Amino acid sequence: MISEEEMQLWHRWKGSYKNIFGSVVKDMSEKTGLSEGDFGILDRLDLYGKGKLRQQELADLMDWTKSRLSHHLTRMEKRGLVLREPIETERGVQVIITSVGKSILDDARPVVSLAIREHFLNLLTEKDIESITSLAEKTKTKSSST
Amino acid sequence: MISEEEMQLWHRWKGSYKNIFGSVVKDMSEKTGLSEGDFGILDRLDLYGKGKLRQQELADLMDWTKSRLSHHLTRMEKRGLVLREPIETERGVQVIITSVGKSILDDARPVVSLAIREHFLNLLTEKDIESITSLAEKTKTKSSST
DNA sequence: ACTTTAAGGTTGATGTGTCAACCTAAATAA
DNA sequence: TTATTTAGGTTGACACATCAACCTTAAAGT
Repeated sequence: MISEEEMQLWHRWKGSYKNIFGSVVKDMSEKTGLSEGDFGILDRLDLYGKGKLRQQELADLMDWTKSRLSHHLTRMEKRGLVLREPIETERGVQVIITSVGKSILDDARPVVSLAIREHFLNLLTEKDIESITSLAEKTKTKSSST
Repeated sequence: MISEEEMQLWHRWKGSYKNIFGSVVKDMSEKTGLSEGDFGILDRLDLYGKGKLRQQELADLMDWTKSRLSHHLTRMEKRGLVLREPIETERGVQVIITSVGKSILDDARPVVSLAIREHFLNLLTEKDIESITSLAEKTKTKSSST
């Protein structure tokens, strides 16, 4: 069904992703204590909602299920990165970044940028960039994250 | 540190991976009941050891820690896909594929091949292939899996 | 021989993901 | 009005991943 070379290509593609992505996440997590999910959430709260977003909106931006987000927020709340409070005017919950969360986010941004440059951007040629762009076009649904 | 376009590229790259890889894994898991790890383990037992491998060898082939493998094998053993027995001649444990495991693996192979072709190979141009190959070269350590 | 180191595995805790079941209140239908 | 549906969230169970601690036994040093 599939040749040796084709299977190799598949494995190489997966390998590259794991190496690159793993390096970026490792840098971030070691230097800031944030996981990919943590960063993605804090980033969106800051950028899209100047510090606060309704939970379901956040779930949409992250392309996460409400369940996944709920579990994750529970853990983040426990660490003091965000807090949740009910919305009075309508149903739903506001997710709010704490000052601690905001300050950690600010520290994390340059770390993440640097990691992406080092482990990803620096490896790419112009052709690679075109290839990535065209592939993304073909697989488009409406994804997201980090 | 990083421009908008660069960040976009990063997100697109991650998005493509998640879509493609997710589709392949979903097809496999829905049609065969195997996770990526399950398949990788059964595949290696079958190909590299004609049905049996020492646990540490398997861990090396998978590029997994012994802990990760130990936990995973415990679950697979519970499902009757593999079994473990101590090696008499030396220290260590033999991991052996069961007949059930072997038969599921045989059913899974074409499913996996088809999924890789549909969701991955069919999307690629010649340039994409070159790009993937060259990127893999640059990130090479000694990875693996599925 | 005796001590130390390292190989091969297991285990428990915790973080992360997914799925299905559930709850409450708002919106819609009757 | 009363019943039904649905939006918004939570929860519990379980699979998966990582980390650190631990155990046992073979190998190496002394």
